[in-house]
Amino acid sequence: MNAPMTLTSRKGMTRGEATRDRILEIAEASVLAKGFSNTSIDEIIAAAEITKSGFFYHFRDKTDLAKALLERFIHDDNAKLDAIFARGRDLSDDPLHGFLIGLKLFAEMMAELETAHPGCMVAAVAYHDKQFNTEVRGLNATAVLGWRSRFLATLEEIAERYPPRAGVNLSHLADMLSALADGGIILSRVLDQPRLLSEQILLYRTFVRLVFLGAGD
Amino acid sequence: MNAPMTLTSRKGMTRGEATRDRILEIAEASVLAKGFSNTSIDEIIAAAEITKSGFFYHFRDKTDLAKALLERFIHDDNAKLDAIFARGRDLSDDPLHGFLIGLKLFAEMMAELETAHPGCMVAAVAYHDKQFNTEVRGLNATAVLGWRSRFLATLEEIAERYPPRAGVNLSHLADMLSALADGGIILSRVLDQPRLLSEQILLYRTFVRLVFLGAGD
DNA sequence: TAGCAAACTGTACCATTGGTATGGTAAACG
DNA sequence: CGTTTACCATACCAATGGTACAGTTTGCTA
Repeated sequence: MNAPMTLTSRKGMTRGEATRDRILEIAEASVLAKGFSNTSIDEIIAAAEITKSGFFYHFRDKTDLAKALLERFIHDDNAKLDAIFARGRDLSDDPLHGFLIGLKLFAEMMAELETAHPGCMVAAVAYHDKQFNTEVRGLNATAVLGWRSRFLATLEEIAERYPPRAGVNLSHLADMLSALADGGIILSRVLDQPRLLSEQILLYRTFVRLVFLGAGD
Repeated sequence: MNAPMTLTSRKGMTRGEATRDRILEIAEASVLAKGFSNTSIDEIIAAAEITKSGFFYHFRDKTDLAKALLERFIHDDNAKLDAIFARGRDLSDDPLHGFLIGLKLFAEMMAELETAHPGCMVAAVAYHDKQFNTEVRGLNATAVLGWRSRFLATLEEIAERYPPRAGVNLSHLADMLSALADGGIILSRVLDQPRLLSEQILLYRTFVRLVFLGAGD
């Protein structure tokens, strides 16, 4: 028999960290499914089996929760993108083809999350805006700028070997993937067509090929 | 002296229509600035100088207001797009070049709306979702499908004259403009970079050129 | 093992917000 | 002139975000 194992999840989480994590887990699912303002604190604490006081012990207010959700999402998102595009690079010595492979993996990942893919926290929060303090807006901007610099670095590396078509601004091309992902998620949701997002990623991939190789599919 | 002119706006609007219109005008501005759930009915009726009873005379509930806002937005949006792409067609006999001109006009229009462009009602509503009844979701979908069919028709006409690169699905290419517009608006807002949206439209334009002409800018 | 901080519970309370009910009234219109 | 339209006034209700504060349990540490 082990020493009394409390409900703290594995890996040296304190009780407090475990509870906080549970709250975030529950909140994230609800926010992505129903939107932030449509997710009530009462609902969260019921699911987490804690009291209101317990909730406000961990988060100053609902905005503080939003901030934590964003931080969490951005972290996970970056980890996923790192993994996907690192794998792409592993599979080819060439930066362009590595990127193209990464895009394909990305599209496949999006396609697999058939029903109600996790959506995008940033998009869920962007139209909430004025209600959030500058801190949260800053976080939001940081995430997007992270995507931009990530993809821009890759594109610049590619451009060294494959001169891009004149008139194509690499920074804009980097932003395009972010814009397409966010926009694609919205269209997917509104039309209830889960595949739409990955189709758009693949179309972006075609564009990248045309820009650097001058060849389509 | 005219006969006693009430506050009904010009053009044969009845008193009721004028009030309803005033409510929608005020609500739209607030929703686009602060989000839907962050716009309170109390706030609207204060600005419109009516009572709560007056508001609920015109709208069953807040969802009914959302529906009216969407209908209004979709109508105006379609009118704008009609005007822009019709003008593009006027300026060239060729469908491709007409479309390219239209895209440039579109980008210019987006760039002119410097600070806080009107955003996109559809995006503002998409993450609210579950709270809205099927009617509103249907409207939302109708709007997006409207864009798709609009652009798809144009692209198909172009494809008759200019065979597109293999592997480029025209329906997806049509959706791409919608996705880029919605996603571009989000990025614009989050980064506070109003020009980002029009840059993305122009990049889409470059893509279209590459697909049908095989030539960049 | 005592003690102290962290992590809560329990209870009570408050303001805002969306919404309902109900009765009355001024204006437009046929 | 009476009916319909377009409201106003008042009162009330439930859900929700949030505050206040006192008490209790848990777990580490000296």
